[in-house]
Formats: sequence, structure tokens, C-alpha cells
Amino acid sequence: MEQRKIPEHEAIYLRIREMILFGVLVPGQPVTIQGLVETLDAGTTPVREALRRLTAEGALEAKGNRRITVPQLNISQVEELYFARLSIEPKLVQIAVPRIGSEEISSLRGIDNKLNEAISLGDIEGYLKYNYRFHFALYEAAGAGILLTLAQSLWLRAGPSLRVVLTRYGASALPDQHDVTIRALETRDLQKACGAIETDIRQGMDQVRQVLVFGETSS
Amino acid sequence: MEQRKIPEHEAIYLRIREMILFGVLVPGQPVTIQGLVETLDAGTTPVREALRRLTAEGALEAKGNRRITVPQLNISQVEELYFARLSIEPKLVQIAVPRIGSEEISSLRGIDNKLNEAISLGDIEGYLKYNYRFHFALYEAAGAGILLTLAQSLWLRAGPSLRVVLTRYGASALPDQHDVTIRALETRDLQKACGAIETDIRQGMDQVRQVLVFGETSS
DNA sequence: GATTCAAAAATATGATCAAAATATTAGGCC
DNA sequence: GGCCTAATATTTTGATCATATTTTTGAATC
Repeated sequence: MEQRKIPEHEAIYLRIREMILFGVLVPGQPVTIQGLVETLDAGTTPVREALRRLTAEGALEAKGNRRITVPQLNISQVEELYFARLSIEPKLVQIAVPRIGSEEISSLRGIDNKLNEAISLGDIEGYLKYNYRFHFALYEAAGAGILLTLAQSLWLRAGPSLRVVLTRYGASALPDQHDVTIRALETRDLQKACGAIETDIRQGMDQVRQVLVFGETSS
Repeated sequence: MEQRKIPEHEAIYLRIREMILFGVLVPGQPVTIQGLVETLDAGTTPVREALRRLTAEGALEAKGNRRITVPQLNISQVEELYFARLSIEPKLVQIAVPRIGSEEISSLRGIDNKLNEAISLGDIEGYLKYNYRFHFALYEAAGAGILLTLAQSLWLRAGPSLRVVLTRYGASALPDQHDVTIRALETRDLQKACGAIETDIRQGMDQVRQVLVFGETSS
């Protein structure tokens, strides 16, 4: 009694997407259609469609010679992401603050608890997962589809690099502002909530920038 | 001696993209794979891949029942686009101003001339085309790939609605700030250039908003 | 070091199967 | 008897696969 609701290409898309967001695929790593066909035990057509979609979202990069890789950000790209995230994400919070319900706030608290647990266990994938869930549970409360899509694209671009930060310096290198954010939501404090998310973004992106400036790999 | 460089799915993608940007496809219109296969005389696989890509970019909308349409914006989506465009595009100009070369500026002037010609002829498709070219010739001078991609996505979303404005009120309803922009570029006046583009965006999006508020179509 | 050739990977086609939308028909009700 | 509703049939469209073709890479040779 299999639940055949969502099409194959959609399911494949979601699987690869998580591999990127939560750090299974690392920056610079080549991604081949054939490889994924074998790894995921899927047909070529669904895999191809999933890759086109992810490439369009900026999660993957199409080199000219029809080869696909996980993007490796350079300094100026990090600056672009920095700016774009600070433009979009606090706006989502601003819209969300008056609309979010109390059940959603307690759901956020639950996610944050799991996140803290992952930190204390040094569970990097768990950290990435719950950090993502926290932010997007909040952003979804805004009910702003276009801005949400933009934010998701930005996270797909930043995800693999964040993973690099965590494997290098551990989750403790990334203090978050989730506690402050939740308290601000409870009191409907717009300024405080937006400010907290802004700080959260800055802290994360600063770390990514650091890794890039110091940890220069190849020429 | 055919120049077979770019793959079919890429060519198809570009063709459909232009159909959306320059108003061949109207908001609400259903887009079928089979239909495009016949219209464009192509195989199903390239068309499918192109549609996945365009859907990911927000140029098309995937309904739940695996049907695809050209998105019809509602008021809150127009507000989101308004905000996002004002966040991203002036920033691109800001980065472009010190980097743009004089040949590129004169190229902009050439595009603007063709645009004015299209306006005087009442050529709507020409208007959309050269207006797009003007903005993105400028934005590309910034050399900021990520922000550029975001801006392109926003234009793909706004394109079909702009077309509706033009067919309803004519190109004269959309005064542009291109002249002011070019002069600001020549004098490297950052404030003025960003302000001009900001005004340009406001004028266009205000019109789109008007059409939506007054020209309510169905229930 | 450049060139040629073979293997591997990506691309594209068309066919097949499944799902959805539309058209059609039959039955029940006023 | 006409008309609305609901079940069914048809047709259109989407999803996936197997296969053929093209392109690129990388190795071997000159």
C-alpha cells in the first residue's frame, strides 16, 4: 500500500536538496547525473530534472562543459549573500511577527531545544537541520511566498559553506540568537525580533567569511 | 555548418524565457509540455527540463495537480516584488557605478534610443525587450552573479504583469528614468544613479499595483 | 607537447504507462 | 418532459524508461 503521491522527480529533488543543505555534499564536489542515478537508485530523467531545478536555484553550479558541481563561494559572493540575506530575511521576520500564532512560537521553542541538544552532542548534521528548520518555520509564518523562495535559494547557496565552518571550528563557533528571537516574538517586539535575526545572520556569515579569508585552499 | 554549441534544453529554456519576459505568454495562461513540444518542434525531455528550470526561477508556477501556468500575481505578491526589487536592484547599480566603462555607458544609450523608438511606435514587445536589456546591461556591469540571478528571477515574475499594464494603458503610462540614470553614470554620481533606478522601479510597480487593484478580473 | 582514439558521461528521442481533465451519458428529481 | 447531478468513458497531458547519439575527458601514441 504505497503512497504514490508526489512524482519521482520531486522526491529526488528533495533528497538531493537535503544532501546540499545539510552538508552531505561539500563545496567544489562534482555532481554527476550517472553517479546520482546509481546512488539514489533512480532513473536518469527524474535526476536530470531535479538537477536542473537545483541549478536554477543556485544550489548547484553548471560549468560550461556540462559538468555540475557544488558551488565554492569566493569572497565577493559571500558579500553578495551577506547583503541579500540581510535584505530579505529580517523583512520576513517583520511580516511574521504580527501574524505568528502561539502554537507556532512553542513549535519554534521545540526546534530550538533540539538544536541546542545537537550542539551539545557535537552533531553537525543535526545542527544544520534544526537551524534551518528554526529559521524557516519562522519565515513561513510570514505567508510571503516570493520572499520565502528567495530566502530558500540563499540558504541553498550558503549551506555547504556553513558546513565547512562547523567541521572546522565546531558548532560552538556559531552562537545563535534564537532565544532572543523567541522572546521578542512572544512580546510582539518587532524591532527586537528583526534585530535578533539580523545578528544571527551576521554571526553566521562572518564565520563563513573568516574561513574563506584564512582558509585559502587552492590558487 | 551548424553551430551546435549549446544543448537543446538550454536553447528551449531561452526561448520560453523570452516568451515570458516579453509577453507572449499572459498571466494565468496554462503551459503544457506537449503544447510546447509541438509549438517549438522539440523533444519532450528538453522541454521538461526547461520548464523545471523556469518553475524554479518563479517564471512559471507549478499547481499541485502537475499542471503549470504563468503566475497571476495578487496584491501581496506585488508588494513582495516591490520590496525585493527595491532591495536588490539599486544595490546592483551601486556596485556598477564605479565599475562601468564608457563603452558600456554608450551601449546603454544605444539601447535607450531603441527603447524610445519602440515607445513612439507603440511597439509593446520592443518596449519590454529594450527595457529589459537596459536594466540588465547596467546590472551586469556590477559583476555580482548572485544578485544578478536574484534580479533576473524578480523580472521573470514581474514580466507578464508589466505586459498587461502596457496593453491596457500603452507604453506612455510607464515613464522611465533611463536618461537620468545615464547622466548619473557619466558623472559617477552614486546617489543619483541609485535614486533614478529606484524611481524607475517604483513607477513600474505602481502601475502593476494599479492594474491589480482596479482591474479585478474574476472572483 | 600535440594528436588520435577509446571509454564514460551527458544529451535527446520516442515509446509506454499512469494520471488528470473534459466530455458524455444515464439516472433521479422537480 | 426538462434539467441538474453524478458516474463513466474518452482524450489529453504528464511521468518515466530504454535506447541511440553526441560530447567530453583522459590515456596512449607519435
